Amino acid sequence: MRPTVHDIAAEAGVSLATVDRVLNNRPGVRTVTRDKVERAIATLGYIRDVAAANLAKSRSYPLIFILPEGENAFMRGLEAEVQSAMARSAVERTDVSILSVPAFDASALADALDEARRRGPAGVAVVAVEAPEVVAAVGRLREDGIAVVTLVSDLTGSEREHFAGVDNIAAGRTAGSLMRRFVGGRDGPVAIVAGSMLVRDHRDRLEGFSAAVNEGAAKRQLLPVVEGHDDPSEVENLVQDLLAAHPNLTGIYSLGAGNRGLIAALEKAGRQSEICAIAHELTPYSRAALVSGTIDALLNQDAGHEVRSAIRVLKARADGLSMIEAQERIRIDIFLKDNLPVEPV
Amino acid sequence: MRPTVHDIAAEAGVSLATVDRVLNNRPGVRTVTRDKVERAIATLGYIRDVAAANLAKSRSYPLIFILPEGENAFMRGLEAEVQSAMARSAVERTDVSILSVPAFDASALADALDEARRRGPAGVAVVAVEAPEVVAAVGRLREDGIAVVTLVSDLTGSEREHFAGVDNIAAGRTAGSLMRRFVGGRDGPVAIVAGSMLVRDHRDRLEGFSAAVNEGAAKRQLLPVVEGHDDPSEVENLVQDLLAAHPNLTGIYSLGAGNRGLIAALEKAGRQSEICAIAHELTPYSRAALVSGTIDALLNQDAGHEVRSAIRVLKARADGLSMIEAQERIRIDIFLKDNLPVEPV
DNA sequence: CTGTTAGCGCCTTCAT
DNA sequence: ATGAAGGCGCTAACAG
Repeated sequence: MRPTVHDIAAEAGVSLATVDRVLNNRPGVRTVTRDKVERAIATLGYIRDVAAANLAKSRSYPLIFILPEGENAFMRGLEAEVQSAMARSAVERTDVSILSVPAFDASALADALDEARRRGPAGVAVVAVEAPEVVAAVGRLREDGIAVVTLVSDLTGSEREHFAGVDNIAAGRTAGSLMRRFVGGRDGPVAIVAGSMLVRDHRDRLEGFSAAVNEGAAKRQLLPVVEGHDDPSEVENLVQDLLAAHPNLTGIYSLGAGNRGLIAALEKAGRQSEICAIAHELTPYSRAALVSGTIDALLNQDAGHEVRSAIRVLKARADGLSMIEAQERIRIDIFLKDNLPVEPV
Repeated sequence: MRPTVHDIAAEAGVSLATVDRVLNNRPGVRTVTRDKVERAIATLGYIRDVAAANLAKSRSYPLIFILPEGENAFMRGLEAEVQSAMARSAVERTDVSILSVPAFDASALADALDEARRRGPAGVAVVAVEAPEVVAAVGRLREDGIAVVTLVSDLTGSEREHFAGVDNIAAGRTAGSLMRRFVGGRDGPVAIVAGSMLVRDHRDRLEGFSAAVNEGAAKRQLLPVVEGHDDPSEVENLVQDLLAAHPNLTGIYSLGAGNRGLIAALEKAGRQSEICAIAHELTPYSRAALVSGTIDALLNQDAGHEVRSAIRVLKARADGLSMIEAQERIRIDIFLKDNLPVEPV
């Protein structure tokens, strides 16, 4: 039987309440007493039963997730993950709500952050747009002692406690490395389609890709980046133009969303097998395109992991506890059609 | 405040004990009473607090892991994961122990299973070797009501409740697909090094690889499989011979362990950059080789996930509960040097 | 068949 | 500064 608070109390010759005070280092204990208790804890090798502690506390954590609206399939998947976290809220003692904001709109996002602040939650998770007003709004939340984590896209220079997302420079590098090997000896330029250079994750991916795709010998021509604002029809038009302008195009890297447009343009032009397409995020559309061969490789961040990680970190920070950095690191998954996980994703 | 057993008792006009009986569908409740309680549960939208239930039960789960001994780095990593599960045993109410057996030795494994049975645990996780005596020993465990899951390598025809490992046919296919694209237009055969055809996972990987590497047009020559028994020096000798015999070798697929030998042979021959090497499992050795470029891609199964999944399933089965199949599916991770997760793995 | 009572390990008033 | 007692939500004897 592992030792309990009773055992420590007995060993140290004090009451349960004192043991509890020491355990949660609350004030009102003389140093000598504290030492006695700590010695007892050490000799008995006590480990606190977190479940029992939570039961006794019956504490709950009001958390707000701020997500971009629109038909971006990845973001909708992310929202679904937040929703299933809401379903678990009973057992996780958390009280999660969602605030939707227009995509790529810094001032709307800043307003939403202020609205979240008004509601006084224990923590806020936000898909950031990089802008000074957003940084400032995050600062106000932190002043009120509200924990903040950025989700998917980070916010440079802000006071956020943690970033729950992937290393996007590495993700871009991975895409570049795959592109280089997949196109092999074939000639012709490679195109890059981004969402917006306003968000950190897209800028980082571009940087990584550009560096890795031309590592080693061959210098392949990279076409100037075009921005499709994660909108399928805008992306479709852009890709259509690219295809028309470059009959010898060998590859397309789509580093943002709106992949439905990419897929449609490639298939309408009938050039899906000659062009190596690499994109991000596993959605029903991109999955189908990977299976059919229109897309050759997909990089993914596990939205479920990101949401769960954000919640863990937010809860820990709300309690003033620290987190295990390495454990919360989100992986960059590579999917080919052969190692596609089972549906639904 | 979410409803508790007290609320149900009040709503249904019965005592706590009766509510508990219904909740855990224990016998000794009239159908009418049971109905009343179930109606109350439904109308109040009751969700049981598992943590509190576990606390009250103060149940613990004795679990035995049977692992192959030897210097196979992946298996040692797996053992380390089991050990860190032992460290968590306090909080998870589990009591994990390890039984070591010689690798690829069916009769030793059968003996170990019988030994495990003698100890009467709630469940057993085993890295299987496929042989009738092993199947029989698993059958005996199941007869005693002991839950069994296979780990990493499955056991066809056995009564195991679950396989905690990857789809190895898909893993082989993934390797084949990468090999095909990475070697591109270059000529020359591809070699395959296995551990042993006695274990299911190696046979499955071979099957998947053979099918995928020659999908589409080009028919690349596959050399006959050689078996290195997951032993670094044996593997090194085999690869050395392969390199000598085939000056135009373009690729090597190592589908088992002993990759230290593969790496040494390639580097001693100075042919690491001209030959595309794809291997399995991220270990300190294979990681270094991926970074240096000797290995081009690594497929991995997350040993930590496998161990945690095995424990979850074993606990659930010991309680006669079901598991969510999809949730326990282990992914096939692809690592290039660009998306390598942070150390230590 | 059903109810009463006493915990599980911890935290939290309220006294002292 | 310390202790006693009650309760978190659930389960498990033991009585009726």
